[in-house]
Amino acid sequence: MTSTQKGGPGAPRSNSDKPTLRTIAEITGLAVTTVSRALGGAPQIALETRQRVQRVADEIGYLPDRAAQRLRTGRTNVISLVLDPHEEILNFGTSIIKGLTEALRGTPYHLVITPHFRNEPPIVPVRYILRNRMADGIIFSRTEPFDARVKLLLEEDFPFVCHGRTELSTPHAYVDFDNERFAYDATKTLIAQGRRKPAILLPPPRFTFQEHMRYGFLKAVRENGAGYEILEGVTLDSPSEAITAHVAERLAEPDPPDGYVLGGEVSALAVMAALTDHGLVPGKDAGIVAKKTSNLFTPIRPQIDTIYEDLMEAGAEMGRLLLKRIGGTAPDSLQTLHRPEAR
Amino acid sequence: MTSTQKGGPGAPRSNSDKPTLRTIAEITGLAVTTVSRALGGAPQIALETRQRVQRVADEIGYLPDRAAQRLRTGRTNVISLVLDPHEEILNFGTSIIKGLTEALRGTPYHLVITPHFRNEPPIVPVRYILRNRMADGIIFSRTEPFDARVKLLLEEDFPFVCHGRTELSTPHAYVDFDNERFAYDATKTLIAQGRRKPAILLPPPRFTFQEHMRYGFLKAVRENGAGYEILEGVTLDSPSEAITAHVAERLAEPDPPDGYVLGGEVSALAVMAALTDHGLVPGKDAGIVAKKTSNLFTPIRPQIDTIYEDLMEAGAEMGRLLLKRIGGTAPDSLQTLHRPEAR
DNA sequence: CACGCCAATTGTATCGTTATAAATTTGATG
DNA sequence: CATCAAATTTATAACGATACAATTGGCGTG
Repeated sequence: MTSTQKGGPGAPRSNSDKPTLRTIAEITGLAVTTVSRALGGAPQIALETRQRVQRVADEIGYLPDRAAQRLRTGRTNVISLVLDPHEEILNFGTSIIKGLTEALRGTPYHLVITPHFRNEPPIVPVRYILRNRMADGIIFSRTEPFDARVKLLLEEDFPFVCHGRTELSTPHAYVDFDNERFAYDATKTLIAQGRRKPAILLPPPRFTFQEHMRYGFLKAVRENGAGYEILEGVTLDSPSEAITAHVAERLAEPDPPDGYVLGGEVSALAVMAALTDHGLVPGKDAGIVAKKTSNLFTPIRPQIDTIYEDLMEAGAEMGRLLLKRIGGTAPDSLQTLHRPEAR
Repeated sequence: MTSTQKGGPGAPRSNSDKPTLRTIAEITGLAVTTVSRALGGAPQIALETRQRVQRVADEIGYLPDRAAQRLRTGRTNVISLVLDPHEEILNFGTSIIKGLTEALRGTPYHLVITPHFRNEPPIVPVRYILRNRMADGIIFSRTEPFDARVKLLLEEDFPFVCHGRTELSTPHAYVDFDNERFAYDATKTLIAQGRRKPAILLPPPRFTFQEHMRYGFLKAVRENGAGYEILEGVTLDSPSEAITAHVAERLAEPDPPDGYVLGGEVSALAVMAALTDHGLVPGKDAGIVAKKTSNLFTPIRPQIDTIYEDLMEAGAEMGRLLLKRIGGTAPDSLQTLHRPEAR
């Protein structure tokens, strides 16, 4: 047998006593239209009526049917977070989701996770959302300098906020972390510790912030006439085994770096593992300054220098900006750049 | 000015050329009803008609309007994952989401994240979903022996799958990890290493798996006549600082444990930090067997013994079971217990 | 007191889909 | 060729909300 269902065969849904505008209309003796407008706060409805309707609505626990609203108005009351489930960024998704749900709290917006899969380009889920108006706004990350998603969304004039900037001339909403400053500060810290040859592990070159990181790093080493090295063959996206192996190899060669600027927790642990395996003590025999995006490092020994990026706040800010964008605010006033703070 | 909008003032949505059943009906010369039923694969529609309609639908890229379907049928095509955004479980959410999106891939179901907030009981979002039929099925975790959410959902005969079991007599769908076996195996491993006094850090007592863990642990120590200790005052949910501090305190007292069974990555790191700070080498001076739910441990030094719980697979399985449950399969055949595997 | 005007409320149609019942066509049979 | 059943298609109504046009009632003014 199938599971038991309530309601007769003719009833499309089991919850037959769910209050609707009609319910309120019958109770108050008003027309459905009036009730709708009263709840919408239309000024043409008498104040007293508005209050009475609102009171009844609260009493019977009325909540508008989202499907009906969406069908009629075309607004979905949905924010879509396009997330790569294969993304190895450890807690990026979790933090962003935390922040987003906080920003969406108290609004009618729901958060829908739209995945994109490894073998398809990141524009695919965006196209899907646009074509079928699955959301009122989109949030995504891993932005590229000439990001195809940004171009498409700008063309369609569809609200979105991305994590990271582009090099496109049309302004758009974004929330970004000042990775140039991060890399600069981190490198400076290493140099101040007396490190003579800092190295940096960069993100994959297709991302905008790769150039930011590189620039900040190079600026710092040049200002101080220090030696430097950019780790090649691996990126921040590489699995930690690959990073560990690569650094281990490098340590066996002559003149290895004595400091590392690392843009993520996993990569920092991976480099620390290589150092440890080679008999070196991180923070002593080689300096490490890592970007910290969670409390993961707290119990890590030896403790290392970190610079904090608040991803939860980034998610919350993206949510707030997106709501404003949906409300019609111009994109060029919806751009946030978070400064790194030492921790 | 507000953002530019396409479509005339009377058009409720900007995308005026979006294909609907009506579009297909006009192209094929059939009635809207016929098109609907043809696409639904109704056997009363001639096979040739069905194929022709399907072909046209594919050509013009028709996709049904979810809002309209939902309004008419009462089915939302939404699966709701109730997630505590304040949960300190590091990558629990991410892994479950990964698995869920994989299971939902190719189905009409979307994944909606419904948060619950720190100051409200976990049943609140479930009530909200039920009352407004916001989803066709619910997934949640952190199950308790007499879980109020489970009771409510069973009463309402609403499809759900939870992560963890209950002690309720009515059968319900669940996916769980055999934590008793985990604790037993982990403790056995410690004893086999020659540890004489294993300790365990348990989850908060309100969760079902606390008892499972305790039981497995006690069974192993009793079978071997070993000493034991259950860490008190902290739980797996405690912040890592608290765990580190607590273990550090204990290490300063006489006769501390020489082995630890730890149900999560963060707690394992926290204990390792306390050992390190006390001049002990984890894995040498004190044994550690931890539950591994990510690749986070790979670069951790010294390497420690782990037992793997595949949370992504758990998420995928929950997705599959929930789809079956929605399809009408009886709950008692939708129960999965994952065995730990050594890694 | 007829008129117009404003405020407040109401009726009607519609969004896109589907369940139900009704209508049409087709084919077989006496 | 009339008749009936089966196969196939169609018309209608509804899900719940809202935009728009239309209506009602009250009241001041000439």
